[in-house]
Amino acid sequence: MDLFLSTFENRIDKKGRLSVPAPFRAVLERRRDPLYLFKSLTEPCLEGCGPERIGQIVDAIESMDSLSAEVATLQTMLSSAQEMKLDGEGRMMLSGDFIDFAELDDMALFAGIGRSFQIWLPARYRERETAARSRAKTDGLPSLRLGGAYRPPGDTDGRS
Amino acid sequence: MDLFLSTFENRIDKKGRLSVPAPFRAVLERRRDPLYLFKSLTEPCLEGCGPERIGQIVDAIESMDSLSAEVATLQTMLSSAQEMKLDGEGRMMLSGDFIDFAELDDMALFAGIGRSFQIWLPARYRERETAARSRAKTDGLPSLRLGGAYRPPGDTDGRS
DNA sequence: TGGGATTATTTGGGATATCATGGGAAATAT
DNA sequence: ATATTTCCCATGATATCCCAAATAATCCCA
Repeated sequence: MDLFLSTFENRIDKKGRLSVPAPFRAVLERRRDPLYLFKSLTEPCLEGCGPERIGQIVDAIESMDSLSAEVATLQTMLSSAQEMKLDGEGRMMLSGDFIDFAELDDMALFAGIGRSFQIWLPARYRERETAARSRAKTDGLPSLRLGGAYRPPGDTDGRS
Repeated sequence: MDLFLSTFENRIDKKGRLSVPAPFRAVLERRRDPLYLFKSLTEPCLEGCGPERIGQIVDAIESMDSLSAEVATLQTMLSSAQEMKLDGEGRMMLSGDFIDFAELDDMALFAGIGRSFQIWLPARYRERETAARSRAKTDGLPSLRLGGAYRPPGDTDGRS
């Protein structure tokens, strides 16, 4: 299973082009997947993923009550989604809408988070990162308490 | 899996013509499908789709009790539907009925939602989008547990 | 282990193609 | 005959393609 990991910072040139980091392109190319970007529902950043995630949203909408608020939310995700075509050098063109939404100027930070990645204004991402780290120090590590995470048998990690 | 995604804002010229966004035309042309428009049952917008969706509605009606209220509702959709012919440049002419229904004036916003798209008065669409985004922030994202493991991008759940 | 050489990747810019839009003229309908 | 629709071509804006330069990462041998 190959994942989007690590962070990369690339320049947005004056034509609005932005290189997708080569390791991220490699993940997509291995699967022959096109890249989709959409506006995050909860944060001022863009989300990148492959088609399977888009397909899940489409399927979910069709199985839900079309009058529900949840469907409207999912439709908002799809309506902001674009299939990004990359040029020969692996760059995509960011629409003005995307740039405005994430408040990007001349640099973009890619943050790999597993099955998807995010694109942030670098300064904003770092703010968020330090905030998350200090929260972790004072509040502990909430993520490790969530269910489903694999731990080797017998690894109680000091917690009950 | 080609889908209607993203949003486009096009002008309705003084002859009443409106360009269908090239990516949407491409989806239909790949399938050699004509375009159908009909009035939304639930919102002040127009719905656009290919013939298979119209066929689904017809099939649904035939499988239901022909005296039920639902059937009457679905028949309303069909009776408002028009097959749109496009000119050489990919434009369609909206009937006065359609323009009145969606309260359009000189701009139309196309919002792709997967297997269909909608046409809105831009200002009205944005209101609705804003509402959906603030709902997502307060209420959280819809939890899609369809076919298992979907998690919204960004929700790493503490796992990498 | 160091450092120059080689390759991969990102960035830049000019040429070309695509697309939305506008308007005139021909065709069709009322 | 008059209004409306359809067809055709023009234009400007913008995206795409293609090639080249600059930067960064990797390799290889001393």
